[in-house]
Amino acid sequence: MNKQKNLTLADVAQAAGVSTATISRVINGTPNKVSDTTRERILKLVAELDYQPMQIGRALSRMESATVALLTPDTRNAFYASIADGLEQAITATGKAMVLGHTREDPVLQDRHLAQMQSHGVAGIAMLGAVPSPGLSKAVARELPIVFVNRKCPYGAGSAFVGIDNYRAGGDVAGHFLERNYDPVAVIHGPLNSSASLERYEGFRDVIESAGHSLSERFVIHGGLTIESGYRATRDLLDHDEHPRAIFCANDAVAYGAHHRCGELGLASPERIALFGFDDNPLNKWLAPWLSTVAVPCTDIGTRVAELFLGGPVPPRQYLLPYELKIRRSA
Amino acid sequence: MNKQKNLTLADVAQAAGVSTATISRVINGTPNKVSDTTRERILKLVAELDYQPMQIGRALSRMESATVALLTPDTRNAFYASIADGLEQAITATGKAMVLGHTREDPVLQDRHLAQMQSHGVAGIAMLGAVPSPGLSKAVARELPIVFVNRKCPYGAGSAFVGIDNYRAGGDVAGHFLERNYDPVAVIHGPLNSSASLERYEGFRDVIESAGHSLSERFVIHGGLTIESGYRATRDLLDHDEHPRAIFCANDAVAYGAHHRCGELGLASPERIALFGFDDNPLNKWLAPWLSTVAVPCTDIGTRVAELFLGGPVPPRQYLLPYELKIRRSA
DNA sequence: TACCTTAATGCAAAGGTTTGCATTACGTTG
DNA sequence: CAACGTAATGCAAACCTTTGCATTAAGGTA
Repeated sequence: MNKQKNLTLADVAQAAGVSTATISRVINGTPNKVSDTTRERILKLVAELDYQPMQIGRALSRMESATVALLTPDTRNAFYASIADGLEQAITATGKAMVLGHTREDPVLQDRHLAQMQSHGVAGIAMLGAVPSPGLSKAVARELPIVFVNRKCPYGAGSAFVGIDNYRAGGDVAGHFLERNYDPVAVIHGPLNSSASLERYEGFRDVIESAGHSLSERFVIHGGLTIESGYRATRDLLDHDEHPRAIFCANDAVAYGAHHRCGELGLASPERIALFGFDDNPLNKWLAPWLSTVAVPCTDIGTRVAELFLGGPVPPRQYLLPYELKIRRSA
Repeated sequence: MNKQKNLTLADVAQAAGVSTATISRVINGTPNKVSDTTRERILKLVAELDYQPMQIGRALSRMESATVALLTPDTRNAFYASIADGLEQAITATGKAMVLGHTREDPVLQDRHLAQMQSHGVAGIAMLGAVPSPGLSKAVARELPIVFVNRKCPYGAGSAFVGIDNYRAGGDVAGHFLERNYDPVAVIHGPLNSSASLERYEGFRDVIESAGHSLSERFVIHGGLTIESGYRATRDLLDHDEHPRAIFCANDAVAYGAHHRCGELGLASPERIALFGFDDNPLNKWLAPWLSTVAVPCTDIGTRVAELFLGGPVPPRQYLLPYELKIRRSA
């Protein structure tokens, strides 16, 4: 990367008059292997010379680079960006670096990234919003250190997961709707191959129905997770005489689109149609104060994921973190 | 990273009955070094075995890993996220991976990241929103392949830069204000050690003043780049009898904060106070249709930066990309 | 046929760090 | 004093790929 060669272990060893092995052991803090006097002397020298071990050599030796990969649909979505932010912070704190790849929800691209991350020898892969793909299936079978974030692994429950209890959260939103006597209610759910979307919907539906209400088929709309698709879904939903009194949206972005359409129809929410989103975009407070939503603890999720990569093999557990219903205005 | 060792060059060589050198040359497409028949045979074998060269070994050999670093204040800011997105796309297209580090505008953290990226042997470093720091100064002096994005290098003009002509853009906003006869006008500018903020302000001021208007000191407010600081700045700005008819904000986030404060005072923009932002957050269309702004070509910026890292040494040029004034509503 | 040229391939070193094993030095015990 | 144990250090191989140089083979020319 630069002309003037970097300082190497051998240089330091020569300067200290010891072997590279000793320097290496000091750098890595290998216990019971080097005398206190030598250790101190070398540490001082290392500081003086400002020596930094080259991760490149270290990686080859350990067959693992000091990096963790985050694969995510994209980070222009504020929710994904927040999780990326939390994860980056946690990873940096451990002295590792974060490699970021955007899958754009495309199985082919996801597989390309997966293969590349493996050849880069990353210490772990965080799959945020994974889509089913052959490469992912293979990676899971090989028991690579993968942690699924927000969306569970599409290939069996044997993989680690960090996120929230989407089923319960969906139910909680339904409970809130019932409490306020919103009736009828509608739901715009996301892609059902995403566990997050599916479970939210199921939880919502089950609570609504177990309360004796029914969720009319016309009020269950399938959509994507973008503003545009939220707009389109709402256009379809409201293209009838009977309107729902409240809509549970797949995420905040969808709710923005829904709000826009409601505005066009003069059904200004929340007075006419209450909207409930998911994720809690930090901009909501300022730009969408009319939107209630489910706040997901993004930073905590990042921290937890980073922890999992630290301590040896990743346990195939599911870590469900607490979420919070944010009720804004009169939603 | 995984128990079952990955396929290695030697394995493929053995399977093909040739030396590792030949395989390497085929993989890398070294011209005039291997016969067409062998090349084809090996390519087929490689495909069959699904061999992927281990980047880890490759990096040591080349003393450079197939990665490019992006250092940015953070990616929860939609503008930074957009540039990161564009850069990631361009880098991925070249077969490299992107390493992401958040500096949080903190010189210490920035230096830590810079040192780490160097030891990781990244092929290039994109500094998005750089802050002055000792390590950065050193890195620039060592002529590492650094490209400054959006904010110019704080240490002389000898470094590559990709962004827009902020001075001219600021002037254009002023021109727009003059055209609409907004008077008086105010500006909430960002940190002046950021070339982006400074030049925008200077361009704005110069056009206003050269038109014979004056920019009263009370209408020039210094602030940060967050919503909160935009809110605070606007609170100060409007804490007088005389109000500006329009405010040029450091970026869209600041404008959101300003809008919020205007709303609290019943000075709903743009009828009473017109707001102009910068960056063009993609959410604006849906959530802030009252906000005019300067659209920065984020994707193009990312592409250009990636190009620079591809072709050998980075030329110390400044690449100014076209921007666009987005006039929304009656701003 | 002997020599030369060119094309194709192989050999082996290099790149920086880690680590199992060997070695040294020193102090202790019998 | 010899035998031994322990703590500290060094040696060298290993990790995987790339590449300069050497080697071989093949084809052509005198």
